[in-house]
Amino acid sequence: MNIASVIVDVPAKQTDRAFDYKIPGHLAGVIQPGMRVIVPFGPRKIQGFVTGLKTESEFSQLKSIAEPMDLNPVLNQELLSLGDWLTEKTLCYKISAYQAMLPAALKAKYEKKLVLAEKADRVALPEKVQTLFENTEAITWDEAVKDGTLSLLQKEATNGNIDIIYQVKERVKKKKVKQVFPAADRNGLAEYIEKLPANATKQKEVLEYFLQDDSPIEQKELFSFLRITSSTIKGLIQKGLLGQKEVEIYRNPFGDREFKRTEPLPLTEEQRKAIIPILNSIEEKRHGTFLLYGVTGSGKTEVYLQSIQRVLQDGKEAIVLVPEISLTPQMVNRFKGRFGDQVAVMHSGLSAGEKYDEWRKIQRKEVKVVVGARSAIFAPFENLGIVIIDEEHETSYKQEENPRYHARDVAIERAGKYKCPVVLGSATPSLESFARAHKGVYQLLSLPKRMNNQSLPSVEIIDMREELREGNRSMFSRVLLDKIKDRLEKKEQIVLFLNKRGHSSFVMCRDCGYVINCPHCDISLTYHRFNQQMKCHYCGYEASVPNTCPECESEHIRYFGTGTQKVEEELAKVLPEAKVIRMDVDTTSRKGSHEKLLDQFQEGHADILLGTQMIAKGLDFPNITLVGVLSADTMLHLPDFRSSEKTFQLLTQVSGRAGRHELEGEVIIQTYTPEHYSVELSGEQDYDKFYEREMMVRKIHRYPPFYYISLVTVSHEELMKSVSVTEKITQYIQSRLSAESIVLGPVASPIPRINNRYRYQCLIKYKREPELGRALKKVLDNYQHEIAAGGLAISVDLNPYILM
DNA sequence: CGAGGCACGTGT
DNA sequence: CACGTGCCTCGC
Repeated sequence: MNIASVIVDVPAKQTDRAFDYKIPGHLAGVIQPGMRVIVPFGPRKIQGFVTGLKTESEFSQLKSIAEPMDLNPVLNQELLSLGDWLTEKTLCYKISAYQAMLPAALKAKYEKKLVLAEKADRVALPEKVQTLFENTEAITWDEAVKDGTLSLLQKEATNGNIDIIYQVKERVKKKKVKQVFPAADRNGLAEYIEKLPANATKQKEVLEYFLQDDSPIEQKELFSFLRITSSTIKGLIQKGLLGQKEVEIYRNPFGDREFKRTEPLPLTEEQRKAIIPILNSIEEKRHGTFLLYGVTGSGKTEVYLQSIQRVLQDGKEAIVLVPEISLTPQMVNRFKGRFGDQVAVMHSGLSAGEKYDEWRKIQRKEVKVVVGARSAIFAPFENLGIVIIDEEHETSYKQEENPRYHARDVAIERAGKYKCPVVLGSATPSLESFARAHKGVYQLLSLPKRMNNQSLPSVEIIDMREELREGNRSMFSRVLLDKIKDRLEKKEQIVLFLNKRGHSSFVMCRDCGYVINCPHCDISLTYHRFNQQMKCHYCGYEASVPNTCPECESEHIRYFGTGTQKVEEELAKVLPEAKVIRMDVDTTSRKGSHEKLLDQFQEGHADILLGTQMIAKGLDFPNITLVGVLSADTMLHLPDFRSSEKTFQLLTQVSGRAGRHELEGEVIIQTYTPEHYSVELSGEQDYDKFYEREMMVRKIHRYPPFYYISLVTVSHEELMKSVSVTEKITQYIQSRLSAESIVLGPVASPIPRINNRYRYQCLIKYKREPELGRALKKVLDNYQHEIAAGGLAISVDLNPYILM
């Protein structure tokens, strides 16, 4: 086994296969599959993943592995083969698959440097080069480019006087602290204290401290505790009384926050019925996928917790996926509260270093449970006992860049190997999952009632057209405003929901109707009050609002569409006495601000919580008795076959925020399309009826779950090029598929231009096409050249969630 | 992806 | 015929 197969860190078609390397003698036995290594590749050195070991290679002139990057493999055998599976299912490169499974901190960084060659004769070099290397061993390539000496240096490089070296660097270092400990025993210390000169008070204090407690202590801590500096320690170290060592520590994103320990709650009869099949599956070591369908507040989390408990009893591990966890601190609390420090948390709010540390806790088997967002599905457990996906219908489980995987699919694949259950939980399951549950592919478990038999909040739908007709032009209907006032008086809390951040969604001239668009993208600019600028949410273009219409020079420029910022201003005008907390991407971007705002609200420092999507999930405050949805239609008219589903889910979820405890809850939904079934049925909170209606629509239009869909998006700077390439792709795909499949295209993408690139699409609807993957791969291969050159971009998404 | 090779073109 | 520019191919 002196040869290693290595997947190199070059995302390209030609390198998407294993390269063989010799394992040098001194690394024999060290190199194992799943390790990262540094290998020479062409003229440079790059990172690679060892995928296997062997004794022979077809290739005769093997190079040697330069050095290992890990002491232990970062990918176990199961994850390595999961990488193969991912590659096949999403048509991505192997290297992309591996990288997606690891924290970003493990992705290599490269640096190119210039150093004087050993044989170089310093004095014979051009003066300029001599001065460059006067005070330094090496200069980076970037530096050389910047001060324009590159061509000169390159010449010397060809002469052999300068070497170009390639370095692979780690992104994040393990965090270490210096610790101090006594090097002598108690008697030795005591003896020495006697001998110290009388004025050495500080040294004496230190030794006396260690006499009390001889365990190692962090140097910094000792400094502040005894009010000393490093010089005191230094003296004692020199005398051989103290020792110093570096210890690896974990960054702790949760600081010293304490989690109140909780005990398993007694289950209701319904919960018991739901959990039994899951427990059976765990005990019988049988893989199965369960759909836990339960209204908000029906106690799904307790079912998760007790299932995990059962898994831990067997010494196995659990993965819990939650949508963007930083958004649901309450959820983290529940898991940490039940399982304490056996829990690792992985979410986007953590820094790269913190994520890496959490990941290492899993790798070193220091935790048994991981709670995290999408990518936590790749947690390097080796004895997985259960996977739980909460809010199963959330679209954030689908990655929208390569590899375009869905965490649900990965979960089922992994659980299949470990013969353990997957539990999908939701109050409003995705149609796909619910349909599968009906077909018996998943096992349906229902929790139809709220705990403590609380009634669901009453929902009232307000037709905003009616309001307008009767002269109310404000964004609050009279009913909503009255109820807000009522709650303010009663000192109860209110949640207002609007699915749009910023101030206004577009800027329009009232005289000629001209809407100001982004010059690079075919999309309107959004007005941001903060700096009086209009911004493109796709390419980042910014411009100030013009004084006159660029089209007709009229001065009647107005802002249309309402965002959270504008609502906040309006609230201040109408209800100046109300204290409002606004929560959206803009107010929660700073680390920890999300939690801080929620805490403030919970502690009653505000009457109204106003926010976007992010307040729809997980909030569970007893004092909320009124939820207002300011505009239910914002999502409804998006060009997406799932827009009804998303609207229904969102409205139902938001409604669930009201009246979860003793106080009764009320929900007001304002809309311009009260007759739409997704609005109407969310008012009745009738998922089953919605499911039936929506399934009919999907069937007629041949969308999932009746058909699978795949989407090819082509983009190029030239419109005609995009169209013609898409045309060819469409024809080719059509020719490879059966007559039952539908290939639509070329059609312009719903956003036909982003960043000056024209975007065209080909949409494929099919029931069974085993050849489709191969055909799409062929397409990518065929255009590989033009893609690599950067002119053309083709994205292939098998089962897309966003059709834009 | 990034480098070196090489087929051209330009200027001497 | 030397050298620069852009495309192509190769990498174990």
